[in-house]
Amino acid sequence: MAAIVDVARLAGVSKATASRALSGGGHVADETRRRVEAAASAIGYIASPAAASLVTGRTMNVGVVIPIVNRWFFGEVLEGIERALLSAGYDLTLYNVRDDGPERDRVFEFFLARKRVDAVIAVGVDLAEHEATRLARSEKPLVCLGGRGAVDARLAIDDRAVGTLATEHLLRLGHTRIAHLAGPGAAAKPGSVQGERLRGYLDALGAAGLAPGEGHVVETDTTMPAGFTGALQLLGHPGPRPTALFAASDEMAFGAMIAAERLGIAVPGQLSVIGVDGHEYAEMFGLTTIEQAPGEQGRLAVEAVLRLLGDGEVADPLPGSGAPLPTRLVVRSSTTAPPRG
Amino acid sequence: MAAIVDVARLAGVSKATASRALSGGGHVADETRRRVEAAASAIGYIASPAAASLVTGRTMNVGVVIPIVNRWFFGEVLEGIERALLSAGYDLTLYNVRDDGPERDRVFEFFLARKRVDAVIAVGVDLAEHEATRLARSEKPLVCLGGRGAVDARLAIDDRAVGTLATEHLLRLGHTRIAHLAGPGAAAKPGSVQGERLRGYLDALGAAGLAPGEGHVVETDTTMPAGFTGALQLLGHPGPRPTALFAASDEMAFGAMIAAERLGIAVPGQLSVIGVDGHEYAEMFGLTTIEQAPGEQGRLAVEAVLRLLGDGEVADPLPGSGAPLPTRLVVRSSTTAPPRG
DNA sequence: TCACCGAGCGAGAGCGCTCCCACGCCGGGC
DNA sequence: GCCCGGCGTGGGAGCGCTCTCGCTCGGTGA
Repeated sequence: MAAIVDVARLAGVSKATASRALSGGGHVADETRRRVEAAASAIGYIASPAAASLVTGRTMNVGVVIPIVNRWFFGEVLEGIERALLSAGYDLTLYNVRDDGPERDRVFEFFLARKRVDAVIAVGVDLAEHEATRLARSEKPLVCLGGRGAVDARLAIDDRAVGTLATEHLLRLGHTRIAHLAGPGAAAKPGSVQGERLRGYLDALGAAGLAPGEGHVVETDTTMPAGFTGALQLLGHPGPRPTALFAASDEMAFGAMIAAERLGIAVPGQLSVIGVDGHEYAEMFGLTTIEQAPGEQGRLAVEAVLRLLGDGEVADPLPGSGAPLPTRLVVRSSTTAPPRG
Repeated sequence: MAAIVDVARLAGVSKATASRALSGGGHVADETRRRVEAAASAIGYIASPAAASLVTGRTMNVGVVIPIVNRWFFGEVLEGIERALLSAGYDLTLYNVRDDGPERDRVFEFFLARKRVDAVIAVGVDLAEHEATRLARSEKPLVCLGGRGAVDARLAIDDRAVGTLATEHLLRLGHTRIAHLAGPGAAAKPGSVQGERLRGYLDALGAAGLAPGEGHVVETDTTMPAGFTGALQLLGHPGPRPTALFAASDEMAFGAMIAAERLGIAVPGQLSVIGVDGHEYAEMFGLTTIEQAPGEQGRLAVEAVLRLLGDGEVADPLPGSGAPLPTRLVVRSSTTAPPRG
């Protein structure tokens, strides 16, 4: 295996100069640089990142902790992060941390604590006290996208505002019987993403002098089948049927639309449906939704990390102190005024 | 930062013994090992993987090249790989390689060539000649899951058999007008996944003395919206309408089922639909499908990699030489006999 | 004319670890 | 009683790189 000393010898310079020429730092004459580069490619020289990071203390590697890959939102975030890291010359090490358990502890205790990554991006993870502490002790920048727990920088949309915005859209159309397909933990975890969306929904209803009808708030997973089942339950509930439905995710909304179709309830004629996410399939379903841009969010998280690592050119105000991430209402054909009578 | 020499000093042993005690190799007295471990945790010692890999030459890191994360099949494979690698003590470095372009070259030339990973798993990637060469030259084990290009080990289902199996299921039910929603490149790339599925479909039809009707093979993306649009086109085609549809992926099949419902074509009454994948939403849709197990496939890929790295306990016959990965027909409510007349 | 500066380069230390080798010690076989 | 082997341990080399320090040398301002 060719080492940098071989390159140096071939180019007729010292190790130090070869290193400077190849890694770009320091003052090297153009002609020398060219000679070194030629020598390197001639003998197929490949730098050893291990040796470099041993001395620099930087791994050029960012760890990404994510609870699940296979959900549209998370996949999109992950792709956004990957793209941004790659173009900054960083590698992405993936830690797919599921629910609590020994495996989760293992990631935090063993993998992340090791000096394998320069920084950590946690996506939609509710960090436990000891997990945050553990990460803080390693003195690595930690950027969170959603989720909870005290950290250096947190990027998040305003989930309560999302709930309010969605509900207000339905109220403005004239609906008064508005149901909510809530995400998991909405009732139990008040500060969480799902809790805030529920809260925003209740706020908006309250401000209009309304309250959810009986059985009109159903809590379930944010998946399509869960939305399907949840909607069947919700729409099949005895008593006055809701004329509008706010689903906590687009996938749930898709499931609900299919459930409505199965029950012979026309969307939007008899039931308006609104979701959250801006899923790539929303257009096909004609779904009105509160759009967020997960890929872009991933990119912003990387930007924040790079800034904390001192890689950024500009020294902007610290991220996380800024405004919540943008969302916007996209109206399609799944929402309209309630049926008369 | 505490180094191993500090641990050694505190435990009253040499660096060498401390290293042996902590990394498990060699002969260390139980009592000594305990003392070293106690010392390590007392001063919060964290090993430096960079230093270790500098001397061992192993990074305990596997690169995963994947064209897209946000498609159910790929996400599932990725999660399977991650789980298996994690439990073997390996890290996963993600390279989300999209279509050709400078970025793709960059991954192969710059990232994968560097000595950052011990092995590479390529998922659903058609490796170009020079890419395969480049990887081979680095002398790292390379395991492919699907895709094309010459490599050490390839794991794949038999896609032609999948096409045949699906089509035969429909033939057995009595269908004769069977359409196919093919994946991208099915016609243009004969050896590819989509090409083989198309081929299997044509084989089965041919064996039954049939041929696809005009406009009954539509090629499009493997997504739900693409399946939706493709099915609208297919079912709206003038001339005799197909009574059955073989979609190259479950997501396409979902889109097709929704399209059929929109057109007022009953599934399975007037149109039987079969997909491929065993998508987690298939049950909700009642979709008959050729199931494969992407998560399990990911695990198998990791197993193959570990074997090639010499980590495996058993020296089984080389992977890739074995049979194709298993698939099985799961019949649900989306397929039935064709309507009479 | 001379001090000074900075660009260009070389020598060499040292990052933190593993592993090879050597050494002492103890138990068992001859 | 002696040798031998293997266990437990220590010493120290060296993995491949970057970075600091110091040198030289040409240009520049006083």
